[in-house]
Amino acid sequence: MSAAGDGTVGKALDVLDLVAAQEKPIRFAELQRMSVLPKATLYRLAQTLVNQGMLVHNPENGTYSLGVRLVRLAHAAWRQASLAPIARRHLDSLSVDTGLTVHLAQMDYGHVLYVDKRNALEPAAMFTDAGKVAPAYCTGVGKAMLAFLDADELDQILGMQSFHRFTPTTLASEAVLRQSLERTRARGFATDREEHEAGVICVAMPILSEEERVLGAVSLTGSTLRTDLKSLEAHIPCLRQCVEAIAEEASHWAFPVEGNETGGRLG
Amino acid sequence: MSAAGDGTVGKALDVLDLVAAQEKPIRFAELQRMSVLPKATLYRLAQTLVNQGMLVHNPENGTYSLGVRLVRLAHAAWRQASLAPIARRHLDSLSVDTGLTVHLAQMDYGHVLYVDKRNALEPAAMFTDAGKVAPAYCTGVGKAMLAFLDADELDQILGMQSFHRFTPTTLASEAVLRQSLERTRARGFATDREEHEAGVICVAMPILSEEERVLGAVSLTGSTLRTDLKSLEAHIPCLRQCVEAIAEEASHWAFPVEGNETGGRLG
DNA sequence: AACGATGTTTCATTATTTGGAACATCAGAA
DNA sequence: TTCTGATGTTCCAAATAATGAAACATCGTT
Repeated sequence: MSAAGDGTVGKALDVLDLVAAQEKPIRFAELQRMSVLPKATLYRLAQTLVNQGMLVHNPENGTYSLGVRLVRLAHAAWRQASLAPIARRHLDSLSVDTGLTVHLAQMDYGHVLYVDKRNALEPAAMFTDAGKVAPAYCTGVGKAMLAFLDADELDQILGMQSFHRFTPTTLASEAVLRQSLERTRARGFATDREEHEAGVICVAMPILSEEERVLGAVSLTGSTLRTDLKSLEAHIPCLRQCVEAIAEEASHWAFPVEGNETGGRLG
Repeated sequence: MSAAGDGTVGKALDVLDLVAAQEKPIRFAELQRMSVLPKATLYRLAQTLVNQGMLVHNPENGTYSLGVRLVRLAHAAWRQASLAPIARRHLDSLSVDTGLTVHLAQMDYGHVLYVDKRNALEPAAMFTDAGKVAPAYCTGVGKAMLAFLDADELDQILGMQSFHRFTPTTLASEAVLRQSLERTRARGFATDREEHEAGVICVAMPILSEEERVLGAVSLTGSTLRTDLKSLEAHIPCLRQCVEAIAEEASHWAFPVEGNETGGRLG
């Protein structure tokens, strides 16, 4: 996943990723099987990470899991490195006005990273979706962002896509996707016709800075059981208002110090 | 905060913490002023962290902020290292039944770490509270957990407390706090009488494993404008039911592999 | 043009990381 | 019990990677 490891720090973070990829706490022996690092090295790295609170070691059964220090760091990351704090109130009203589920996403090295969510029906838990990643090529928010990237940025990111066919309607090749992106750019919004998950459809619009840089995207999601694309598209004006409001606020936001104009910083 | 840095990795994570502590993206020069590391070392570490996606560098104004990779990692941490996924549905119903704001917290090196929340009134955003830390000695969840720790664990954690007086009712000394903890243990629940924030009161109960180990705590919070402690205490039976349900599920949870009995792993 | 402040690179020195291998610990089988 | 295989922990000389003072570059200001 991450590029060739720079030095010790890179290796340590690779170990962290390995543990993170696991469903359950993991034994040292298992870790060793998955890692290319020699036993002693891996052992010392894990020890260091435990010392630092990034990993937790359960002595009773000798397993490693991610440490709570990460949750703390992530809170800070979410606060200062995502659009979520800015978008907060706008997502609230969009969710209330439409009665639909709302997602806020940003681009993260070729993948879609969900940074916030409003669930109109059930009371929403907190981390359940923020932090999740999804492919860019088959999600509404992903396609909304792709459609408005520079040509070279797009090329780079398309090269990273797997084009796995999740459902019969998945756009499973670069050519087909590029066609779809053109339509998306022309219309100003993207759709997801059960392309990632059967029964789930959505419409999505990008959040664009004043200089037309892609900052993120917002989507309205529905189930095919309760709604259809036509009905979702009826909410496009609401959605447009929302993304424009976020963009506006993001432009004013950009750090007052030094009087610069930069809006979003994302991968 | 974190102990004497082990090696390069420790230093790198210290840099990460420095950036995380900042309200806004930070310049290199500022970073250097706050760090004891020599310029070149600090520079290279920051570079490495950027390479690794842990930091983001905005070239337009030369600022560093936390990277989105952290949000991804935190999602995994939340999933596998916190009680939140287990407690999810129980917090939902507690919130619905009582109509109150619900917090789920765990202990994190002497501090209270909030890992989930239900806000009965407004639609709840996601990271806004999960990941936040608060002192243990003046919060409901903190006192609920402290009251049920082993003597030596308690001693260790009390040594870390600042006993800063946030409000007139803050228990601002170890002696007074210890008295309060005894009452808490006797009653089985803790209260917060505006001890951390004026106008905010709560009742809280610990989540205890079968072996009586403290796994976390759940609280019901209210405003003095709308309610009082007596009314909150009326919900104690609901709260008790909730923490017992979580404890029960946590005990069944503990990793099926290897047939061990361990429940919670926390700092 | 000269200045001060911030950001970036260099390179010989030094300290840290490295990893093969020995050692330790434990559970189950004979 | 003793043996055996698997897992976890420690050692230490060799190799590598981190170090940091200082030089250099870049920019905005006077």
